[in-house]
Amino acid sequence: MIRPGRKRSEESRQAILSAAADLVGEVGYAGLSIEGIAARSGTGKQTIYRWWPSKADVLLEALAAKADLHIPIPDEGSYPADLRAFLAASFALGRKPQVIEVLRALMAEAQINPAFGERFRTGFLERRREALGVLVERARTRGDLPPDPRPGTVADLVFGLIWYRVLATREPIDDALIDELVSLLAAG
Amino acid sequence: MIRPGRKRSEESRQAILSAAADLVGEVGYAGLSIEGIAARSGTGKQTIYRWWPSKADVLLEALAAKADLHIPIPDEGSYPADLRAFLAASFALGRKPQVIEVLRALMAEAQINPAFGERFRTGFLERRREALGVLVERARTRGDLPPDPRPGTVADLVFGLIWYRVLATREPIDDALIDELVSLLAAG
Amino acid sequence: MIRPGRKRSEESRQAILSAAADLVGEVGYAGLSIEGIAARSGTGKQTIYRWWPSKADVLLEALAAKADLHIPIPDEGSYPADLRAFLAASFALGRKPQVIEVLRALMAEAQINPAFGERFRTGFLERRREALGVLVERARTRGDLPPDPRPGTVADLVFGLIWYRVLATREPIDDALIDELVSLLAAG
Amino acid sequence: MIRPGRKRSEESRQAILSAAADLVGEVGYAGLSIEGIAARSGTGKQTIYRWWPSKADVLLEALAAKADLHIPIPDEGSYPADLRAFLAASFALGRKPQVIEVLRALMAEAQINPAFGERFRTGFLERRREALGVLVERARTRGDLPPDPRPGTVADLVFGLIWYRVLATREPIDDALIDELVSLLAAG
DNA sequence: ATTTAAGCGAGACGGTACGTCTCGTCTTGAA
DNA sequence: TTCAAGACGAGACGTACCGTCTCGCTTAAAT
Repeated sequence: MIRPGRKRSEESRQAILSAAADLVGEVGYAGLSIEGIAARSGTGKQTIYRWWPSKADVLLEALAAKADLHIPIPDEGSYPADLRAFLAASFALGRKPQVIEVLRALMAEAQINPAFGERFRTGFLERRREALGVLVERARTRGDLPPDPRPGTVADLVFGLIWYRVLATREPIDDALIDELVSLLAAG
Repeated sequence: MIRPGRKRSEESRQAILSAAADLVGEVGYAGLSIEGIAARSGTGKQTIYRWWPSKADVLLEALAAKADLHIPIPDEGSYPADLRAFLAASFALGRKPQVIEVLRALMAEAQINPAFGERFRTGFLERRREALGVLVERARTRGDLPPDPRPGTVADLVFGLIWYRVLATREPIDDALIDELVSLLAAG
Repeated sequence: MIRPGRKRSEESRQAILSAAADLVGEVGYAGLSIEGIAARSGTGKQTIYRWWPSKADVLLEALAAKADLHIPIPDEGSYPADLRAFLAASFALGRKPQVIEVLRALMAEAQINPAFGERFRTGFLERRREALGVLVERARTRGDLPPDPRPGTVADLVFGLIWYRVLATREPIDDALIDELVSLLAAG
Repeated sequence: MIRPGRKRSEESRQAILSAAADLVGEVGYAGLSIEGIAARSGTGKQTIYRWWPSKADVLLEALAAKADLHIPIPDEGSYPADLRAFLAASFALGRKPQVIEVLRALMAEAQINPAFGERFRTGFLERRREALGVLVERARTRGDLPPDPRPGTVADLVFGLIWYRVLATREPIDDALIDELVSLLAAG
């Protein structure tokens, strides 16, 4: 079952992704354009449109290629320890300025462009919720889980806090917050 | 010291605000344009540019004119009761579909357009934080406040939860969440 | 009955026409583009699209502005003399290389673009036929007209010869042809 | 000295020619594209580019394949009779709407694309001139030729008339024109 | 039989121009 | 001075084709 025709150029794909990453750093998300990415990467606009639906999708893939977006699912033996490790890893990601700058823009685009919103939600946001869900589920079977906030609420509080810091207050996320969150959510 | 010349037309101002509100409902924020607002409202583009810096600012004023964005600072006698009342009022706002649709767009624009971001933060987001701050301060003087989450963290958790629901999961905010939050944040 | 709003910029109009005339000489009709005209003239593309339906229409107006496309209707006293004067003037036009180069392109465009074809026919070709028609009609009232070729056929032969030389053989039109045509068409 | 390798596919050639002929009827010459011909004919673009330099060349060959472009060189015994027969055959060709539609486009392309212009002139236009030249030459040796219009002028007048009708007035060529032309050109 | 060299359908590629849209500014004449 | 109207320079949009370049295959002559 092989498709005929010339193969997709991996070289162009890389050129486009790194041009997008470079440009968003130079001109910002509002100043980023498909035309600009094509010019900087030495490719044609059609090549971009053929493989990505919007500049946000290019950027999301560029982010995945550049930053390590791997979601850790630690097993430290206890729910508080697991939660602490998960939070530390998540907060660390949010401390790379180029990364959060792009995440900000993608979350914004997700509000404005419904189709990208759907992709961003299922391909990025929900994966992180699920990772946290694994920790909570493990704690539940271990009998380690406090009854109080429902599992879904735990995720809402954790990710809500992170995103609110990123989007609204724009303050860096300090480590003292981890302690507060862990004692709030994991302490019976 | 009255300057000569024609006065600002209140009629045009109203026409622009309601045209903006109508259009954003019809074509969405991405499809909204200054040109479209001018055409719909029967005004000139210059009249809009003279009084508002961007379409987001028009929309923010239109929202303030339409929805009651008043922030209640209840005094119910105890911190848990105050918090519950504040949360109930805040969540109620988030249940009006047209309102959250616009708030979503404004929060998005705030990420992309730094100048509007500054205005949105100081003129909208921080006012709500301050209102919550009043409740917390009152509880502190009353000796009603649990020591655990710092006041700033309380605000981050409350508003983080609301905005995360609005922006990321897009799920309506159910009342059971209020109980969870109150018992989590106000219960010693 | 005056229209509101800014007036059309005569400066831009002139810049566009002369940019078009210059460019067609440099890159040929096939290489001419609206985008190129806009860039060369220092105007926006929309300004061109606002006033002309196609690059051919710009060129037609540029030609009219540059070359003297005035059609002489001589009165030399006799049909042969009138005809000779008309032919001399028409042939003279066809000897300016830049002019015939553009006319060639416009006649070509008229075949390919039906809407421009209609404009070119009524605004250019038929006016010349009518001018010749005046001579013939005058000869008829004077009793000077040979019965043989119908008036319409005279025009077809005269303009057919000119255009065929321009489009097909691309040979310059020599003066000896005038004598042949006059003796053929005016000699009883 | 036969080269190895696969032979040119006659099937593809036919498919391309008839796709071109069909498409030009459906979308017009301006809407015709190599890409469209390839898609309609079920061939690859490269196959077209391998054998024809431009869409006009495809169309010229398609026309030759479909319409009988044979040029008659009648021998009716006298110059007037020969001329009449030649004109009748030539005018007949111009009465097939699909044929003249394509000829119009090819003549247009010949103005815009110099390389095709050269091919069209030597491969199409001049052949017709030469056929008429044979008649004139025969008349000259027979002593049948009026001295008045030079042989070249005769061709210019005949073909000029036909092409002018096709390109400029777009009126059908009626039979009365044949009588006028014959009496004009062949009558001493 | 194997090698070599086209030709083939398919389709990705770097480009270029299209015609449209909206931006934010400027100009006009009336209010 | 503001207003409605609307032209202006600018520039990105997403699309359509251009002509070229793989790609795996088929076909056929030469080895």
